[in-house]
Amino acid sequence: MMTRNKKKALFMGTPDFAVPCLKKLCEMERLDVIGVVTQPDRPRGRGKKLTPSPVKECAAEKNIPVYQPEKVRTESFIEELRKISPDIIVVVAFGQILPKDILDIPDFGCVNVHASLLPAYRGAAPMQRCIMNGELKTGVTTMMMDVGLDTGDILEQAEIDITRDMTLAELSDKLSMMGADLLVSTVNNLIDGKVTPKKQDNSSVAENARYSPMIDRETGHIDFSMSAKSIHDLCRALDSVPGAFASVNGEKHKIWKTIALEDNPSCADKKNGEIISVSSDGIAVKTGRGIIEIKEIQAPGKKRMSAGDYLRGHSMTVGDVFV
RNA sequence: CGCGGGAUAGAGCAGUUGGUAGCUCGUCGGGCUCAUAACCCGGAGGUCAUAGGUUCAAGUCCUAUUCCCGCAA
Repeated sequence: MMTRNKKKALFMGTPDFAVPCLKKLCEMERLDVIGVVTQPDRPRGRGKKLTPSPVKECAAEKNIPVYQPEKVRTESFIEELRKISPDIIVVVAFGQILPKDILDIPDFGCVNVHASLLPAYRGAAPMQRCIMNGELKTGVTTMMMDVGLDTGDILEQAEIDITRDMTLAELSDKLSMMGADLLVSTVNNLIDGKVTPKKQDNSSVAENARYSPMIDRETGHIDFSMSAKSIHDLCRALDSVPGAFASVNGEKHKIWKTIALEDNPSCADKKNGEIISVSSDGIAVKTGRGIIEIKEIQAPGKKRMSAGDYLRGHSMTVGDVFV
């Protein structure tokens, strides 16, 4: 039988980022994706409607059984996994830590796709933190999972340049595609015994680049004492969720697209966050170092729009201050 | 039924206690200029989201529906 040679794969993942990986796995002749584990449907969005994860929707289209345990680390769920007895488990942005009891189940182990060049940027928000820190290069890593947080042995990696104006959405799209391709390669090589796991070398990256903590709302609050470059990096790192923001005239505005400009000596007496010029080209704001020109902005309840469009209907004048 | 804002000209907005629908920009035509994204004059462009209702009269008040967005998760 054909199925005799097929390996049973179990996929664990949740957001959009993980979907290309799932799709690619399903296309692999030598694999049989026997199940998908994803986070339970959560009330989300406007109206708090119960919404399935993107991975669940994808699995449903392909008629793959879906498991949605509130916690994977319960005896009953682990027992269920043992019954399924996958040959390999693939984990991509799943959102729950796997205990050793699960890691030990498949013969080929648990493979994880992580959106950074490990050991740099372990943790929850590698892509956002990379952009925020102004990194020029990142990539995806496949690794054998262990009980640590993204500390497992590295299998394969692929690199990508982060261009100066690249946004999170763009980077995420690219990396999720790259990650899917890399995953296919890794799984093939793993089954064929052609890849050797390598220990992570912690000394190869600076200590402050090794961990990428979660992003919360307040992370996006722009501090205008930072440099224009840092603010620019923050804005593109949080595009399109949750967005970088600052308040002006008592209203919280999201700042989407910016350009960092050189310092202008003539505004040395201005405050950080003060608007120093307004034109259809953009809204220029003084920062701790340099000028940040806002090209795209969004008022509460409104859509994001260019500075020119915004100014046609909103008053904003030199001297107003962003906080 | 989580809270809230919104839908008016191509774009962004205003529209007072219901009484002929406005502003800025764009667009088109003309003028000025060495020239212009500048300036001047003129024009076109709206079934005011949809469906009902109240009224002599509804962008405006009432009800329902659709869509967009912010917060919160």
